Amino acid sequence: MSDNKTSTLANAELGIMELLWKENSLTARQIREELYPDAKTAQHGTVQRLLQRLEEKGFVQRDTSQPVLLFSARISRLEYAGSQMESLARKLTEGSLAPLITHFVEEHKISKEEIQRLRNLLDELKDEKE
Amino acid sequence: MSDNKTSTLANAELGIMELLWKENSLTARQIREELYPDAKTAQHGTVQRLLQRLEEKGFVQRDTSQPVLLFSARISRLEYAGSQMESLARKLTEGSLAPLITHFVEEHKISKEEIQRLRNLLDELKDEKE
DNA sequence: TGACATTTGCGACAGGTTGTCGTAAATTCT
DNA sequence: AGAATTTACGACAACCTGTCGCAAATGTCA
Repeated sequence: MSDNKTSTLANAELGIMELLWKENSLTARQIREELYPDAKTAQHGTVQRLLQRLEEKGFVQRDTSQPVLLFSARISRLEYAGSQMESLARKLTEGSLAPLITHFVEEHKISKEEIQRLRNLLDELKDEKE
Repeated sequence: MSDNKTSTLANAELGIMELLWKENSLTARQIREELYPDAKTAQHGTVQRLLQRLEEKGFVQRDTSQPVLLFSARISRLEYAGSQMESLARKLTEGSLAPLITHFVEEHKISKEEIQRLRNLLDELKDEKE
């Protein structure tokens, strides 16, 4: 049983993860400057707290080898997106994605281009698995 | 601008929606008996409250033409699943589904059968749109 | 080395949501 | 009418989130 418990990221948390996904690794200060440019006073603590909780939840890890801690994402954006989608599918469509995609297509939420992209992708996979 | 605000269903709420999705329409009592078979005492209020909030959020509607209110889902399971997935895609992959699906496939979370199903689906759509 | 600055860790809180009850008022049934 | 059922809703406890503030640890440098 692996750590199946990928919980959900709240807004501020996601904001931090977005940065981490973009920059690979950052110090708390860099994150603060990015997220709260109008650098009032506090906010340092806010970021610190957020980072701490993110670490507890397993989304972030710290590199203590540097004088100042370096934070980085422990799970990629896609892994996260995938896990969220998986839990969605499991909860609502018995784990199958097809119904979801069908619905999307029927609602014209997927463009022609995207459909083409998906077909190509699926074609590749078919070959690959044979 | 339609009512784009499909929020998220919490556990107990989802439980009720599941019933409504299955049974089409139910009275509060039927729901209570289904959800809390060990019919202690209260719980009536619980279901009532849940139903009320579900209605406020637009997930449920009531038919007042009967002596006892009949509740039914206002949004289908697929519509809900779709809207959740859409918000997920919008938030994490700039609205595109392909990355999500790619990831799933690469992680072998999608079976051969499912891939075949998706390909068929996409093939149909391609023709349809031409 | 001693003083100052930065960084870290964490307790506390306000605001929001969720599931639960209880109860009063309305309605229905007999 | 009287009893039972149903509806509406206030109140709570538990939990999550984002925010501060502050004390302790650590780093910097004159």
